[in-house]
Amino acid sequence: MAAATFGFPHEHRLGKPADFKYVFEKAEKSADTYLTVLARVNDRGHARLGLAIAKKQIPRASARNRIKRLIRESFRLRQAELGSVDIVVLARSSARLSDGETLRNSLEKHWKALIKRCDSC
RNA sequence: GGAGUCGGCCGGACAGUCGCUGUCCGCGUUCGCGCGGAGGGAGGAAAGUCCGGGCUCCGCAGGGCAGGGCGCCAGGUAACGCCUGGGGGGCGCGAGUCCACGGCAAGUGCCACAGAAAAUAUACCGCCUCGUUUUCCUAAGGAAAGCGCGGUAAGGGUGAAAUGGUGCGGUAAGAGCGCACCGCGCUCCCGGUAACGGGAGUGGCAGGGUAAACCCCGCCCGGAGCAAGACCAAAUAGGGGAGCUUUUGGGUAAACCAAGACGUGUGGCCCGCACGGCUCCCGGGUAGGUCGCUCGAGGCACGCGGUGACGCGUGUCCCAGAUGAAUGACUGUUCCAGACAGAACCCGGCUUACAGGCCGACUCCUUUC
RNA sequence: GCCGGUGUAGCUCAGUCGGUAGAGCAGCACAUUCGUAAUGUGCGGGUCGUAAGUUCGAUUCUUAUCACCGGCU
Repeated sequence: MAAATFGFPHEHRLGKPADFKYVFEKAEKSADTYLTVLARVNDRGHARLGLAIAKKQIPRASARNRIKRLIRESFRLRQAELGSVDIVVLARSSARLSDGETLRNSLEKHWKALIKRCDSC
């Protein structure tokens, strides 16, 4: 059961353009200077994650990979608490210069805020 | 010991926990996949996309034109604008290093300003012979100044660049006018596969620069690119074909024409209005998916040939194939505290970025033996 | 990933057989007006994206590099 709680298989990702469109249409939003996090309730019984790290905001490929890994890792550890929602994380240009510790703290904040709001609605 | 040159290599290590993605084996399976185990999982530049190939589709008898590229010689290579060796020139005491290094004595163009003149030459100042006028000195004669016909390329001045350089002779003054040496052209001989080098003779010298100006000569090049291309293929609309249901009239014929019935929608219902054969198959094709997709001009070791790039032979190994896109996170130990940076069809190069470290060869200087 | 284009004054742009770079707007000063705007006259402002090379000489030619923009799903 532990593996199922912390794992990150393919069904837990947003793959198709339609999935992203679904979230962008009507989403709960939480943002700071590093990241913008969008969330919308789904009917799948688990959380799903989509990443939108723009080349325009983060020009270097190695930096984009680093940010995506940090977000996936944080999501993997917290997904059980998030419930049944689709999430899209967008990077902003200041994320390029920030270190891992800063981004992890930022993500923790966003998860908590979204859990609260999705429960209430 | 110090300073330096060249070549090659590395790009944190180890352990534990939680995750991601291919491959192989075993078991289960609702054939979608799931579980367990083993083993693999970014780079020297993966980058820039600047060259060259493979591969795929399109075009194509052959050749030429146009356009583009390359440019000392020889070799290597699948090919190259790359590499190796050699030649010539520049820089450095040296090890070495740098060079788009064919042709302007085929043609055309350009060379601002300055300068007399910027390229068939030419005479501004100057120098000199001769003629002539004036003035001066004691006559013959000479001197100075002006003007004129000429000679001259030594000197001045301009410029980035001025028609071989230096010296001696020579001359009215000068000049390859003559001579010596250097440079240049031509001829011959020798060495070298060649670029080129060396030597001898000969010509008095013909060539300003610019071809990353047009151009000439030699060689090379068809175009597009894995978002290439191939295959499977839902829903909806439309296309083609077959079969079938149905009232009346026209008609050889029930799908050719007209009217009606019937069905659907609107509406509480009727009239009315609008729309409409039904079923199956076929091909194109969108979403989506599969293949292309990694065994290759491959790595490593040894031997042989070659100065070398490289080639040949034998043995051995399988070493990323993702698709919102996989290598990470946390903890601990340790050291010199980790730079530049992330594969996307694949190779060979070039160029650019880069913390720090290791190895080898060689040069110069100083000191000691 | 692939293909193509552009960098010149504060802004928008010109600039060809290589010879010391311009226009409009903006800015400043003066004139005009009681004052402002408009108008007129004058002035300043450029490492020609960066670095090498070719040339006597480069915005222009060549190479490398940096930045920005666009197209292809």
